[in-house]
Amino acid sequence: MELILAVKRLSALAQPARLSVFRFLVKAGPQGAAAGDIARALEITPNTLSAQLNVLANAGLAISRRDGRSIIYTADYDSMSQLLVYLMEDCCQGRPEICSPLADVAARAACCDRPQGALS
Amino acid sequence: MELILAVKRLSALAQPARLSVFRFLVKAGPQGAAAGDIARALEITPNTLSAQLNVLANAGLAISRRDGRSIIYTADYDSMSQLLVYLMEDCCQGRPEICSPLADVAARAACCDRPQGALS
DNA sequence: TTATTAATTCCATAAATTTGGAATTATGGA
DNA sequence: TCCATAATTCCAAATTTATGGAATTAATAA
Repeated sequence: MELILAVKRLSALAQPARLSVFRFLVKAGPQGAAAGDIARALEITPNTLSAQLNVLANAGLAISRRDGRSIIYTADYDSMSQLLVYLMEDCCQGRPEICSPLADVAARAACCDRPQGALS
Repeated sequence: MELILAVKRLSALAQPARLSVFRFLVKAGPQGAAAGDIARALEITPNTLSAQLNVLANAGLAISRRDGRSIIYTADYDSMSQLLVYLMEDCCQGRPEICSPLADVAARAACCDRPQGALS
């Protein structure tokens, strides 16, 4: 990942309404949520939300598809993990004592591969 | 972590110069780097850098200490991992197929606990 | 004390972002 | 076709952010 792309994604997330929207999408999972439902749930006017969704989509953090009159948005998990990897890069230098907090992050992310709550 | 604090930290990282500085500090490790050295390395004027470092420090992502005439900055690994955890929260829902890319992130972060390059 | 180096704060300009009202486009039902 | 709903785009005002020149504070050496 390039610096500029990382900045674009971080900028997209660095705004209260947009971070709320992104987390809403993350929680919504692969089936996503319609723009109107997001607007109602988070109490954002439709035109403002549209602008915000556009920023997220442009940064590659959200994906849209039409379903009838609605447009459904989903979070892009791939892009998010690219960004996380970029932020973590070169943090360890092979020295566990430097960034042990990040090992905890890893343990939490590992929820997908293990029974819930089992931190190794 | 609160939404507003997460936004503050994301905003601090969402700027090319500051993201460069943060990554520079991450790579510098616990001994950190003097403001002047950062300015020279990244070719940022001292007063502008000072403002940027202030934003990072205010967001809790950098810590400063004086050493003689110099002020040494270090990355705060704890704050960074808090932020990463916040971004990952509720992404898995116990369904591995949803966020398998995040499992890869976990594997990389796990470099601290394993021989380099050994992704399980 | 005086000079030098390191870093910061002050300040003003330039640039970018956020927001919502109004108008517009797209879909589906009567 | 005509109407209602869903979402978007356009636009302009208000706010926020970034930048660097100049002055200031802090530490050390002569």
